[in-house]
Amino acid sequence: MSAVKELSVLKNVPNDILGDLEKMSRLRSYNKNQRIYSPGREKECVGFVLQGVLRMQKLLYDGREHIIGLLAEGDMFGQVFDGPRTFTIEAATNAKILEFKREPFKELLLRSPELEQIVFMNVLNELDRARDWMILLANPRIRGRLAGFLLILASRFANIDHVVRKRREGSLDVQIPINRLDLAHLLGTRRETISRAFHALADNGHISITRSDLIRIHDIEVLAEEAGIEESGISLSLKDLTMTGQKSGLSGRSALLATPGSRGRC
Amino acid sequence: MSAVKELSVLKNVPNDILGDLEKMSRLRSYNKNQRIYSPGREKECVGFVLQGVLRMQKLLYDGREHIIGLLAEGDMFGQVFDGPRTFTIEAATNAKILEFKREPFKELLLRSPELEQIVFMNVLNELDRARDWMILLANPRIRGRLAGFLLILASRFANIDHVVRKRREGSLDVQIPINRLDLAHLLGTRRETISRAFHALADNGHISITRSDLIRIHDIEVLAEEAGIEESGISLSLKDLTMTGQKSGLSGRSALLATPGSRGRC
DNA sequence: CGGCAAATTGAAGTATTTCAACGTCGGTGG
DNA sequence: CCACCGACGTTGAAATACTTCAATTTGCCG
Repeated sequence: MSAVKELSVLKNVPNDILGDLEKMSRLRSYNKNQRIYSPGREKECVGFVLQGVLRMQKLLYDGREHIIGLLAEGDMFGQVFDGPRTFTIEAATNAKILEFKREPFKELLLRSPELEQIVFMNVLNELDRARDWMILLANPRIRGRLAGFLLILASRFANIDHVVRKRREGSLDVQIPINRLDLAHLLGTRRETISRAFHALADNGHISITRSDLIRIHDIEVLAEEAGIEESGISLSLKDLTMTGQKSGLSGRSALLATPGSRGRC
Repeated sequence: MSAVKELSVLKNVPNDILGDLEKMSRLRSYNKNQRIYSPGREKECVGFVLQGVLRMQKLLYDGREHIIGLLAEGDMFGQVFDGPRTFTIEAATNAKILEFKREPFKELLLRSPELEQIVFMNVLNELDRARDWMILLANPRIRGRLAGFLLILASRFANIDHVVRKRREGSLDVQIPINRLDLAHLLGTRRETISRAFHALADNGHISITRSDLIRIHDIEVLAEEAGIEESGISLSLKDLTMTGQKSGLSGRSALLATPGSRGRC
């Protein structure tokens, strides 16, 4: 099967467009920690993740980079429209990417509303996720933030790239795709505190640390409580996790939040 | 002048489309703390802020609401596409809104690529801002987060709705549009800590507290340092602030971040 | 095995949370 | 008009959590 057709996010795109996409696509493989994309004038392009996990980082004033998100199978990255959105993309694990040059891709967008909608949906998803991060980061306790991070990882990356493996009795193995220092930056704290938080969760019996980057979650509900997300909200989308069938790449939504009661006027 | 034409974000939309927009628009005024939008099946609509500041809040599992952003003149809100993006919009100050019913608005989108692009750009902007919040929230010290918050307020809301007033000698008066409790949630801490952080900044001479919701920033550069944003990054966009001409609503970008050096391969 | 990077642990100093109390402002009803 | 109330902001003090600096361990690779 062609690389373009492997991408389930593109399944609604008409065949002629898919053909054009196919022709202009380049399949690339990256090793862990290789840089995939830097903001720069030359060689602008967009890409879809086929396999692996990428980290998206913002370049700060002083040259440091700050992780602001993770990308997985089906996610899109790169600048379709102009604007100073300045971040780096790097492979957090070995990864396969489908790349397109920006300009011809943009032209295709004009010809295919389906493709355009996929791009749009991708941005909306990113926005949702960024807001989930915000709420996670607003947790005043680091242990809570870490618990929330594990839950996001577990729910969003379920059945993707072996990040999450389900086990018999409702426990989950989660592969942490970034190191402690990056995780510390992401969660707004220090290496040492992250380390202590992991071990505190382990001492409470909520998780076990098989290896520094391999965590077993014993009870999702309990961990959700630790994260300040008592029952109702997350449990639904997480029960999917511990039980059976999975969702596809685009649909792994908003783990931290409940569905609302409604009473709008507008 | 018609309400639709007042909106400078719509200036690139062709006249016939503007006319249609005009016909389906409703101008509404809201008082401070009035609810503008709740997620709900009935009466879905989209809106543009004409005047005032709105707060956007996510409804959490337990009924609490968590602020995840502020909207001002030119910003759009509401769901153009489906999806469980569940938040509430409330007036943080008295506000004027231009409202459209969702379905007819969507149809217009299909007819006008210009309008569509405006909507898209709005989402991209929101995404950028959400990421700025993430970086702000990743500051391990509350005082730093508060300083960052004040800077975001100052840069993004410059010359909008009297949120920011410039004074002679490079100092700024900023009107805080949310109360301490909401600000505490937004910054991931408690009322008391926010209060202490304000007074700590005042004791350092970085700000003065004219009234609990009226802050004078004495030196933006110094405050930026406090926020962990030393010089280069923010100072450019902030110098605009303390000096002369202003940018329009859509362009107030990424205050926290620098322009990158580039070296991408892609 | 040596060397390096990442993770962990300890201990002291600081910052934040928590609980409790108090002050202030604006509105409401007597 | 004034007393009272409730919402909001502020302050204090003790308990807790986090940061910081320093040292040690672990795992990996040549």
